[in-house]
Amino acid sequence: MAFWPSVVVATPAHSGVGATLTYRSELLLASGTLVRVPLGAREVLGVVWDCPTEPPQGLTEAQTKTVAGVLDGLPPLNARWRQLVRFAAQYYQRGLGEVALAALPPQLRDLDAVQLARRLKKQQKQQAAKAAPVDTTALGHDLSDEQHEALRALEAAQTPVLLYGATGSGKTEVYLQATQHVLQAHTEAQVLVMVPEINLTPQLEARFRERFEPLFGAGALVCLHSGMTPAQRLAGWLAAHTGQARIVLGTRMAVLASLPGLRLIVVDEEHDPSYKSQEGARYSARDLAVYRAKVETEALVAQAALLRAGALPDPLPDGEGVGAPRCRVVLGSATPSLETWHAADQGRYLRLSMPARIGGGALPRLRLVDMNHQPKGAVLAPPLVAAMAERIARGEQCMVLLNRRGYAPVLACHDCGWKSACPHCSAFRVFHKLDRTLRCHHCGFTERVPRACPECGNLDIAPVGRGTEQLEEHLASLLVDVKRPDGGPARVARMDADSTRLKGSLEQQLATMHSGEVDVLVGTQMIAKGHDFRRITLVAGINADSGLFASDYRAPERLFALLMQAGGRAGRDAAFVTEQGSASELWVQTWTPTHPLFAALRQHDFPAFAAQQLAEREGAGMPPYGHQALLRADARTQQAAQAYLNAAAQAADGLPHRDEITLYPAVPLTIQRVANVERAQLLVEAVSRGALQRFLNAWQPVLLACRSLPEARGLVRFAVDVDPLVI
DNA sequence: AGCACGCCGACT
DNA sequence: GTCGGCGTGCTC
Repeated sequence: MAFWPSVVVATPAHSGVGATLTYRSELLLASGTLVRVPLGAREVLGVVWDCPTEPPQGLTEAQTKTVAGVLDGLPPLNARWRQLVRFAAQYYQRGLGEVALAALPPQLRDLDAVQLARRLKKQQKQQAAKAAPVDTTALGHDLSDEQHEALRALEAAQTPVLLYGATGSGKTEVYLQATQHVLQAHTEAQVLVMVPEINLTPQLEARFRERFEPLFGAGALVCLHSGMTPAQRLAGWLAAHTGQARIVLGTRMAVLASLPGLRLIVVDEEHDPSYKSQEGARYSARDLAVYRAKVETEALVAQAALLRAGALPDPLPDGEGVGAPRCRVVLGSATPSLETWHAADQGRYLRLSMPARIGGGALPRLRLVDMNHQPKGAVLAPPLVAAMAERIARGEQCMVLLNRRGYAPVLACHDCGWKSACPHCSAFRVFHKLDRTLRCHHCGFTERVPRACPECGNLDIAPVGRGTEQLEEHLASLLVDVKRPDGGPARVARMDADSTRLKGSLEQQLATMHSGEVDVLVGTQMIAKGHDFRRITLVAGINADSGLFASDYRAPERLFALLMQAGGRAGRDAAFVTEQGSASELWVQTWTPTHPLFAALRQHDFPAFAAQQLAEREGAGMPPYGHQALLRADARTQQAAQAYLNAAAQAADGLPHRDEITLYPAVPLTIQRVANVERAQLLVEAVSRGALQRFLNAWQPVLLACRSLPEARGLVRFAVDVDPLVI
């Protein structure tokens, strides 16, 4: 007897290969089985999607090749995982195989069945050594009434939960206890915890390890993010897939990990844009988490129903007894995304509020500086500098935020007007003074700073504007006469992607901050996120509102979240603040002090801000009221990119649901050319998500066909971005 | 995405 | 005369 398994392989949607490829096999292969199959001249990893006994129609037997190997040491990827992948591929308009294979650790592609078996055996042995639960006494830290109520409500919730809690309100402790309850209630349960950035994993990992290693052993927690080595990622993925790992902590990629026992998903800082992937399949890990919890819950409910009907031979290994089992999903944030907030307004999500800070620290007072009334050309308003000096003299720390790396965003010649443009991009190269380079932040092109103007030879070339490097230098000079309580000079440090590039340097910089060695920390938004500095009592945002002038309609939302998060760094330790006798402050330098955002920020009133923003969005038919997608084209010329988009728009006429959507004209991206590739895009708008989806599905074959149009000659690639964050 | 096939410039 | 540039097209 022969079988004709349909297999998905890593071919992108724009390659034109159908969703699955049909092979031949002598064995019945369960759906979800990992296989190695011939593809063209090579042999690749694939996932069995289906395994019919009938040969496929429209394909002769000679056209089908035989499955080359079966990775039978591994349990097949289960139906819920496959459903998640199917949904993600279809919703985000990508190939099934592309999404499926991207969800597997890259190293799995290089292993055959024998190597995999060896690997698994080794891991089993290690696991046995780590297992041995040491301490089974509960480590239940005391919860505040607020935390206790949130925990109780989230465990009773029948919908996704929005945990809306101020920074420092103790959301993490709620996650920890929810995790503990789930893991102790079911011996096979697993919990997925997601954070937006790799930088934030170490501290959360430490808290989870400290809590759960004594209960479940050292192998019970694994991390999954792109900063790990290929071997570590494979090991982590295997542990999750086999159920050895009870807790998976990771970035957005972790949402696609195989987790057969998944019972709880935590999405921390759910508003963070990093959850939206910006290359490959552009999925939102937060939205997929919500979908995934729904799929898992449906499966658990169905299983429970079968059990009650006596249709299952064995009872569940253990369980909650009465009530429908669920896989819960918790979205946590102090400044939720407007999509999530709106869903809670509508009752689709359950909103749980935790307004109070643990330890009683008050939220910082807002000090708005109107830059229109400051000395011309001042980078830092004099009152802000004075306030910082005062804090330093009292032994308190300050944090200054500037969202621009390097010394200056542009280097310019005052004589001939030359500017440090990147030869490969339509952007300026940034002047980095420390290593005397001009660096393009878009394509990476780097050169040494020229001694003289490359155009006219003038020696008078000067930086224009300022970045963190310059701000650090500037602050050090402004504070040169300021003394700390111990009599030492004030110390300024800088933390950004440049200063933390080397391994271990992030930890080292955090340590100098914690030890109080540093008085003022200058940095990009990296310093605003998550890190818990006890002695900071003043946070300042410099030039923070520059984004508000851009056309990006999400700019206010992002700025509010950033400032709120940054402000949350201040005054976390009430005892410290009280002892110092001063309240913590959030200083914001702005050119538009009358923006309604600041009025809400002053009151720490996110609900008011959200209501105001949502009203604006509703009036304009913007998300979450309207739905959007982008068709993006990369080409060798801007003309070709736009011609492709316009042809695709033309060819959409007459497609089903065409009348339910609006297609806008093709426009170049803000940064039109990156690494010598011209970029353009076209906005698709729809009143309903369903209409948008149906239209995009109908459009997909048209997009493929338009590639070979003569006017699209020079097209490098196209991609659809569903629910884009930046338009 | 890979990888092959296929037709035009500078090398042993 | 070949090695190799990357444009075009296919992968069950």
